Amino acid sequence: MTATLKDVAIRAGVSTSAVSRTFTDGASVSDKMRRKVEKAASELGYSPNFLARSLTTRRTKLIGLVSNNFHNPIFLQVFDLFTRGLQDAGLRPLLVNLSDETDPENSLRMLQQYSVDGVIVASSTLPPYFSKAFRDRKLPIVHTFGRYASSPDVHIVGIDNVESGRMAARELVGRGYKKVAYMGGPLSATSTQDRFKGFEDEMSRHPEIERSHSYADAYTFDAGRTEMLRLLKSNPSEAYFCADDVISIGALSAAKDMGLKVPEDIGFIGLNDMTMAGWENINLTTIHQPITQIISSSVELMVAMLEDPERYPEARLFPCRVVERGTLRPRP
Amino acid sequence: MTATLKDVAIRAGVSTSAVSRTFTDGASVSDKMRRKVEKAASELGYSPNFLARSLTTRRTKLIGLVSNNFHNPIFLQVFDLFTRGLQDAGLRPLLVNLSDETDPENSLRMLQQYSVDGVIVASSTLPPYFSKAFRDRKLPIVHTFGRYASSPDVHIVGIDNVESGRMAARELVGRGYKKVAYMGGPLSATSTQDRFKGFEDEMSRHPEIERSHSYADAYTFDAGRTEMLRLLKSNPSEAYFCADDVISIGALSAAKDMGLKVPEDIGFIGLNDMTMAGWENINLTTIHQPITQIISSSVELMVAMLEDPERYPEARLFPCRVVERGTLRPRP
DNA sequence: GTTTTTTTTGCAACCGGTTGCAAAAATTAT
DNA sequence: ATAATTTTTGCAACCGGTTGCAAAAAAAAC
Repeated sequence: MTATLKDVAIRAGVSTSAVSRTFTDGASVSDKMRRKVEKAASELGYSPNFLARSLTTRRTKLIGLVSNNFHNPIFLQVFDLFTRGLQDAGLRPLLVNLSDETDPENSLRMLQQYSVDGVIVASSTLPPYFSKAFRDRKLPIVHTFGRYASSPDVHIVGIDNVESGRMAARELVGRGYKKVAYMGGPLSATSTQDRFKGFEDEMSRHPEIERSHSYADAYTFDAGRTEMLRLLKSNPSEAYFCADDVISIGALSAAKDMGLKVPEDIGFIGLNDMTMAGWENINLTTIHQPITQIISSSVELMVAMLEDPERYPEARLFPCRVVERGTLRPRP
Repeated sequence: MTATLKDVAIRAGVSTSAVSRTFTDGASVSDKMRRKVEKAASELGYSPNFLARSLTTRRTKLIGLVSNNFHNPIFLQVFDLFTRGLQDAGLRPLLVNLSDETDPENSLRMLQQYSVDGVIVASSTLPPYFSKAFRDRKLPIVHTFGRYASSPDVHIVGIDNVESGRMAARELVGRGYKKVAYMGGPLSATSTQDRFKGFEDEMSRHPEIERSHSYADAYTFDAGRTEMLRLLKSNPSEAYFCADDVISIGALSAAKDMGLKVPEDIGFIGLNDMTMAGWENINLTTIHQPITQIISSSVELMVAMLEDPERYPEARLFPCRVVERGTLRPRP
């Protein structure tokens, strides 16, 4: 079907090694030989088979890109940035959609069967043991949006979720709210846990402010909306820190539907600063997560890991900042 | 490092063929042999290397998933459905982000180097020659969201874009608008061209209705918003058919910002029915594209192509329907 | 023009599997 | 028990490449 190394060798009247060498950089080939081979190769439309090559080189340039956040719009940006970043580094993303799976075994086996050079886990919900399973099998791994630990098992790139919770709390305090709440995503998500921790931590320094918390079922619009509708029936707070923009937007829509004015009657602050948060008909005040930097840093780290698989695990945390839009009342 | 076929063979005290056969279904192995091999394999944690296998079987189960729509939120659903659908069929998506590239050569070469079994092009903007290039190289191909042609070169799965344009036109006519317009995406996008064609076609039957058209730079919120702001400066129409929801939402936000009431002062109908169109704070009337069916049908078709690569190209078009929300005034 | 050194080339083994073919073993028929 | 048939197994070649090593060729030194 497609031309092989041998075909080219025969056509050029040289050995297969010679052909192989002209397509391997850093190999010793004379100019004359190179020209001869390249001529034959282009006549036959030959290009080397990466998979066959990988058998001896033990490098496929395939990177497993594992995620379970296919419902959060922020991940469209994430996939865009990752695919471009990996491509630019000469790597190929093999996409794995975890859906609701939280056991790494299946993905792990599958990715090993495809001999991926490394794995990027892009998820703010999966626990550390998930990515650790990959490291235990000696696969270079980066956990993007992973949970920060002072001595991480694997490379973590993302934000300090606890700190982001504190930041949200400070913001609400600074605006003079007297009754605030945290609305998380699913309780099992590490980001939901950590953001809550920071929020509580900071809030506990202001005992005069009443606080409460609850959780939406998922990081989705509908879950945020449903939870907010529930809360509005009883005794709602003045302002909510929602653990994610998409939840915020759901909550926001619920509040507006119930006839509440934002930010006069009720306030919201989200986290992520996804594209839609800036859409004028949403206009959500939120904490910006620098995902461009997070992802390019993740790719860089992966490239470095491929060079040195023994590289010591590090955590790379990027600072967040509040993006003021229209869902929180002005500072007094 | 990881156990190989040979390791298992030695441990089980049998030939490598025997081991290979126990991991190939349909191969002849006695129960006794199978048990012996499976024991050794599980002790060593062996699982076969797909890439080595592919060298002889000529099947990698890798499918190239090529797209250039990484900015349209609808594609998050598309990726979710595709990755799950392919996984369920035992296939693996190798993601290619085209960015602005419209020449198939690079992707083609790369995908051939990885010996993908087939390619799915998921794009409503790429012209037929793009997917044809793959077919010319004998790669099984499905163009999802591709342009319909009565005798297609490759399998097309999607909607009849021309008809969807007519549908939008009928909807606006039915609501008694007297001055309407089409707002496309980039003029180079086949979907923008076809939807316009249908819109014009239907509208030309109502000469009493004034019509015009223009184009947003891209299928993005900002492009839709910018174009709408421009239109509002001169002499806007009563209602707009926007070629895509994300453009509609941008246009909608521009209209609201300029103090126009929707649907009283100005109407919008989009196309896609992406998740956010249903968000209560957007509430866009739009034409629903049945993407779940489109994608599962695309995957089915790909599976069928892998069985029979000579399969005659067909077009699978799914009907759309109008989803009434709040951006078009009621029928008189 | 020889000898020494450096560069280029081909041979052959290997990467981790699969598979056609024939021999060996197990079944079935006689 | 023997012959005929069917099933199971191993040998060896192959898939499409790479690479260590030694021989051949070219370049440099004498």
